[in-house]
Amino acid sequence: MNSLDDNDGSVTADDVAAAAGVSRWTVARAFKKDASISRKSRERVIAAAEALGYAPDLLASGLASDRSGLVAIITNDFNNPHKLVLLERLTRILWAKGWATLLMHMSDSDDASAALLAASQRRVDAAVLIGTRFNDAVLNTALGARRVKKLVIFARYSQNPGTLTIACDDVIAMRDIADHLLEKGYRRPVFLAGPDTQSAKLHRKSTFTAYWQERTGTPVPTLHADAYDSGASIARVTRFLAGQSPDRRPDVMVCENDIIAIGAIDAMRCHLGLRVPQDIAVTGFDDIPLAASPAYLLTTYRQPITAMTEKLLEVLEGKVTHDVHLPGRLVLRATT
Amino acid sequence: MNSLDDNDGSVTADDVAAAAGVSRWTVARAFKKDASISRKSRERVIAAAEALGYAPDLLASGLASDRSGLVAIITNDFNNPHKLVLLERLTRILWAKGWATLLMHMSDSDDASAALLAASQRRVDAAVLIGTRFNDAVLNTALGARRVKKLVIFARYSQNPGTLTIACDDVIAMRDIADHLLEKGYRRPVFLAGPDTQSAKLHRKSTFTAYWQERTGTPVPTLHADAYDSGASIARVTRFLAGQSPDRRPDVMVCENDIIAIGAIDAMRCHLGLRVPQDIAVTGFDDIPLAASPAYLLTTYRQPITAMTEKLLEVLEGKVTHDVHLPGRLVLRATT
DNA sequence: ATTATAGTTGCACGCGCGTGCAAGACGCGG
DNA sequence: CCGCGTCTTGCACGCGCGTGCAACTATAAT
Repeated sequence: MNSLDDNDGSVTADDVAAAAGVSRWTVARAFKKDASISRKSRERVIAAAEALGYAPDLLASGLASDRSGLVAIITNDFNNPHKLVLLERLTRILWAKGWATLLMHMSDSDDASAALLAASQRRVDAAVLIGTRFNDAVLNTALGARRVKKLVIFARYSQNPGTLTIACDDVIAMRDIADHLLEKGYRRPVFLAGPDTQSAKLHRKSTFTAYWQERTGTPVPTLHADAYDSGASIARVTRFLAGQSPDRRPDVMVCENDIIAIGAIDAMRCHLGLRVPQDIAVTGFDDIPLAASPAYLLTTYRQPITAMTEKLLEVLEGKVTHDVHLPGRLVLRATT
Repeated sequence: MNSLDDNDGSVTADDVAAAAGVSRWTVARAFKKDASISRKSRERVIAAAEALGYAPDLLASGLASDRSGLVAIITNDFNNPHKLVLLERLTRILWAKGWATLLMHMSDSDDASAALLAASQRRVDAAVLIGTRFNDAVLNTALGARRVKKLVIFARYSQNPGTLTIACDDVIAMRDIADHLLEKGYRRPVFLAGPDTQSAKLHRKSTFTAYWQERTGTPVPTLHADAYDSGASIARVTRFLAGQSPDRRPDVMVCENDIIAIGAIDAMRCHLGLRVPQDIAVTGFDDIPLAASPAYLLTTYRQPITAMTEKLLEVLEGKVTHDVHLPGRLVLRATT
């Protein structure tokens, strides 16, 4: 094995420069999009780089330029399949634009600070929070000591100053759902939400109940599951409906998201012997893959994840510096 | 705001050194576990670091030491909820030991090379492949040009040389499943696997069919879904069972993983009017959360993900350099 | 041919920290 | 008091690349 072959990944710009007969900086320019470099040298550099198998070291590049090209994705909710959809979209679209994603788990017990600190130690250009249960108050203290350049709350509401929100427009969404239910003739909804213990605003709940009251003059009872997973939802719904006489029963259960809606349906069918939608209708939110399965055919609301991710790109590039709320789409299936 | 307050994340070891009245290298030693440093200086440094809000820059550290502390997790399968379980476990356990995880999407069309190249540009210490559908042949060429220090195939079989496999022991697993089915009196199984188009070895399928033939003397018919998702599974199972007379019907469908098993159940119940397990039993693999829901109660096989992840840690630390196969556990529920 | 202009190239310095070595400080027995 | 071993500390150099500026070359206009 001669010395030209054993490029064990340690081919630097200097090597390419030597091979192409130019300086190291010309090599860098050849890889930069609109740098001032002649076509001839660029071609020569590219050819040499290809021959040597050179690829810029993004770690060194990040250190020198103070732009790591890294985005931390922080979540505390791995129970919801919707997170998988978010992760897929985020990593794929960000990667296509040259961003790498650092996936971080933020445990419930300790606050977001630990995750944000770890992210800052990697010099991330931005941190994206896609958890559902982080506490706004705690987040504030984390922000106080923050070193992360940009902090984006993704697919969730937050009025936190110093934070950017990119989310589906819950107001439009919940109105669409309410309008649909009213049109279908439903009159006694119950809203099933996630945990009530955090300071996190339960935006969908308040929006729906306010709008329903505005249109019908009647208030909407609400339930809270202990967690954002189907098990907690099953338990709560079973407890709520068990022994309730059919005439006092709600005619539709509006759920804060799909995984909770799925749990509600499971409770109704498997534990209470109720039919969906004949006995009770159900709506969800997110449009996770399971919602489309023939076993559920859940009427739900699809968030515009791709559009949201593209907005995130603009935030990363500094083109957008304000909150973004995008409309989604009501997906009608068989549970209403 | 005085100059002590505006430490906008740019507190370096030099600042701490000045504040503590020592040299920068003593600061570094204070943060290193068993470095030769006196208790007194360490305490002084730690105090100064805390006061200034100092945290080592892992990017610079990685550049200097050639150990980035980064692990790339590469997958091409975001349709299977099991991936979410894997991601949760991997990120959480690796992070607890100081490793950060880079999540990368490896599209089906282009090979693994692009992802591995991107990973190497970030100087990852290892790349972990948790996809289900990557092509072994293509992987070989990617390995040829590789710069990634370690490549681990996680939760999947691969005989690729130069690669380390950490997986559940499929041989034990499929035998356990077969033994269980035989004991329950099932005699006409069908094996439902994922796509057959790649060169990837369908290890569970061959192991099950071989063992079943060995024990009963009868071969096992096999089916292949077009993809590892429930939609493809539903389509394949519906096509297979439609119009089949009850006496020629298999009495149990053994599935390569849970998401395919769920699809099979959906097809049987929703499209064919069959009952599970009365008309056909079903087994899965992975024990995804959905398998435990009352709507399915799927008998399945749980991979020892935590133990596998801990083995991965040992691989990262260089303690383990050979393939690892760990036994899982059969989880009996209501579909058999 | 001369000068202005744009286009192109090279370079010193720095990003923050690790490594290996050499120098200094300290304690102990002789 | 000296000499020795051990513990502790400081430092030169490098990791690979970006930035801003200065120098240089080619092209066009005078």
